[in-house]
Amino acid sequence: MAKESGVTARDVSRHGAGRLHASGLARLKASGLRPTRQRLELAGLLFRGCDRHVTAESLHDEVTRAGVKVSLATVYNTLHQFTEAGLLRQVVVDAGRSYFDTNVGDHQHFFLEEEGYLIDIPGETIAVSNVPAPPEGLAVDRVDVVVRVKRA
Amino acid sequence: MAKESGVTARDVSRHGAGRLHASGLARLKASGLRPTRQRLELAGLLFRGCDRHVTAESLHDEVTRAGVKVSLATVYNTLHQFTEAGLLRQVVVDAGRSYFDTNVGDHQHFFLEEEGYLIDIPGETIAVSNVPAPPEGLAVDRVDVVVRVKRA
DNA sequence: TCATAGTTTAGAATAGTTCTAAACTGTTGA
DNA sequence: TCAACAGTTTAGAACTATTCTAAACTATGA
Ligand SMILES: [Mn+2]
Ligand SMILES: [Mn+2]
Ligand SMILES: [Zn+2]
Ligand SMILES: [Zn+2]
Repeated sequence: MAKESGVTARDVSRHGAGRLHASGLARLKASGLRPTRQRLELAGLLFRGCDRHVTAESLHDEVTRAGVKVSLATVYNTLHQFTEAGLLRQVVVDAGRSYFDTNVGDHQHFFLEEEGYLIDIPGETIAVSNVPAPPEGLAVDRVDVVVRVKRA
Repeated sequence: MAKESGVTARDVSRHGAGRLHASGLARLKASGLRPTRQRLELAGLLFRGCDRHVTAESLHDEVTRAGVKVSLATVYNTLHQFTEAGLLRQVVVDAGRSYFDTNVGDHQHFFLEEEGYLIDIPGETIAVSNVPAPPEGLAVDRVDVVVRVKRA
């Protein structure tokens, strides 16, 4: 009578400001990723409800501080797998360090260089107009806006 | 009668599409940087007239292919010194690699991720509107737009 | 329960960049 | 002209973020 793997699907749950979001387990299933202890823990931290910006190291620190043992290699693997699955997106603001964003919708960022901290700007807020047509043979993939801010 | 250091200042010269620009030597002098063989060679490559985007490695390859011996450490030092002096600006489009831009005026970029290649978009072209006020205590330092493009 | 494919992990390896400290060179003023 | 000094270059070590390797482990489903 094995009891170990009795994880039941509670596909969707309510969180935060009444925002509907899928549980870690549901997200993993939908992506064809096995719900391992490590992935469930990381998904739990990432998808608790509010949008987050993490680096591999910050997430590894966080999961470790929570008393869960996950290797840094697994954190990197998981961040990339989640990104491929469309659960995360990568944000480039700093040469030398990768940020991952749980908000995969259309939006832009404030970036505090000094603290390495990102703040979302909703997609409808900023308007980027008159983007010229790219050179022959190229197509626009996305337009990223980074508003770099400093302590006043 | 030492002839070695007889470098005379030709402060400004004409290049390209009739654009006025200072010679490498003049730029170095104005920045208080000693006109060493290495800096003069690198400034020569960077400020020949047309705007350029380089990485430390691409510039090192280029100067090396030109038959000039400059260490990679010196290329890094020089790129940073030129940036501090306002002769270059750094462009962040890729986590893991730094680009330096000889165009220090207001402009934005197309970025071809696959080739690691940047193309300028003149500053007057793109309009970014409705940038929200940054959180209390912070001031906007600059707004960067990166139009990521792919082979169609 | 078993076989299998997928997953995790320690540690090695890599890429880009920065640091160190010793040798070298441009500048200055005697 | 030329020492003296500060600034510069450089090889190689060191460092940071990230990826790779390959062996141990585990979820799955038959
Ligand atoms: Mn980080
Ligand atoms: Mn590069
Ligand atoms: Zn975001
Ligand atoms: Zn440019």
